[in-house]
Amino acid sequence: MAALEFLIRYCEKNIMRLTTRGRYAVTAMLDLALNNECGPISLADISQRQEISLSYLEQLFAKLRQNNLVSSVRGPGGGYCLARASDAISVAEIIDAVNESIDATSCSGKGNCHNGDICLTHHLWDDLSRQIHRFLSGISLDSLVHQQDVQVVMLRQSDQADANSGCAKV
Amino acid sequence: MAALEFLIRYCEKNIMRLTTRGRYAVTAMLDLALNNECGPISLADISQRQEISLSYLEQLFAKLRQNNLVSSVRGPGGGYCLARASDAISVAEIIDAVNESIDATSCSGKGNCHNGDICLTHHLWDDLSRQIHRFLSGISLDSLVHQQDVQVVMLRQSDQADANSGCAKV
DNA sequence: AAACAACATACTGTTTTAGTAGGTTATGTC
DNA sequence: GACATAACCTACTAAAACAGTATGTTGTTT
Repeated sequence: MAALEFLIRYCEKNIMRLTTRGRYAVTAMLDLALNNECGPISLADISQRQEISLSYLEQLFAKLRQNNLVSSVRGPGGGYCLARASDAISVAEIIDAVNESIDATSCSGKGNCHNGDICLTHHLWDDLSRQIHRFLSGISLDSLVHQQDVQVVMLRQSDQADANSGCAKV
Repeated sequence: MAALEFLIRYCEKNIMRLTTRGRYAVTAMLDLALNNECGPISLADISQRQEISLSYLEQLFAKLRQNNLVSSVRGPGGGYCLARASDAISVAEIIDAVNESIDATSCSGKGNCHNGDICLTHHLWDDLSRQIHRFLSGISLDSLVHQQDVQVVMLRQSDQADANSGCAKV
C-alpha cells in the first residue's frame, strides 16, 4: 500500500547534513552567482576570494558538476558557470550534492521499525528533517543575493556597490 | 558604530551544525515530550526505545541540562523531565545545546574581513545561517508532536493511539 | 609548444562522532 | 543501614568525516 511505501521511504531517508562543507559549497556558488555575467570563473579565483583550498574546491565542484548545478569550460580562460539561473538553484540542492554519501542508518536493516510507538519518534524526526529540507529548497541563490534580510541591507548595499559595478575581476 | 559591531558579530558566528548528534538529541527530547506526564524518564528507557547508547545519551543530556532544557531527578525512579513545556522548547535550542563548541572560524582572526567584496559572500552566508536558525527556532517540540505535516497524519494517528493511551511504560 | 585550468586520484593530519569503560554521588526502598 | 537505582563525571577509543596536500592527466586556447 501507499502508506507503507511512504513510511519506508522516510524511515530510510538520511539526515540533511549541515557543516562547513556545505558552507563552502554555498559560498562558492554564491561567488559564481555574483560573477555570473563575467563568463566562466576559475576555481583559482574563488579559492583566492573565499579563502578555500583550491584542491578542496575541485572536489566540491566535482560533486556540483555531477549534480548538474554547474557547467565547466576547460582550457585557458575557462572555469565554471552556474548550470541554471540563480533563481532556479536552491540551497538544499547544493548542500545535498556536496554531502552525497548514501548511508541509511535510521532504522533500515532492522525490521522493528514498523511496529507501534518504537518508531514514533523516528517519524517525528523525519517530519522535521523534511521540513528543513523543504525550507532550504525554497531558498534560491538569487533570493540570497537579493537581500531577504532587512536588517543587513544597509551593510550590504555599500558592499554591492563595488561588487556589482561590472565584473570587478577584470 | 553599531553597524561594525553587527558585522563583526555575524562574521564570528559559527555555523548551525546539523548532524546525527542533533538528531539523537531531538529524538530523545521528543521521547521525553511524549512521556512527559509519566514523571521522570530514565535514560535507560530512552536508550532502549530509541536505540541510542546509554553513555552517549548521558553525554548529550549533560549538555541539555547545562542549557536548562531538562531537569533531573536522582535515585531510583528518577530520570529526566523537560524543564519547560514542550511548546516552549525549540528544535534550534536543542541542536545548539548539543553542539556547543565555540570555534569562530569564518573570518575572525583575519582582519581582511571588513573590506569590500571579499567578504560579501560571507555576509550572504551569514544571512542564510541566521534564516536557518530562525526557522528552527520557530519549531517547537510540541508543534512536532502535533502533526504539522498533513501528509503523515494518517500514519501517525494510528501510532499515537497506542502511544498516548496513558503512559505505556508502566 | 606552452600555458592554463578542468578533471582525477591517492594520501595525510585533525576533528567530530559515537560508543565503551569505570567510576562517584544522591536517593528512594526494604 | 544495606542495597538497588539512576544521575553524574571523566577518560579513553575506533571509525568516520573534514579539510587540505600532492601529483598527476586531459583538453583548450594562444
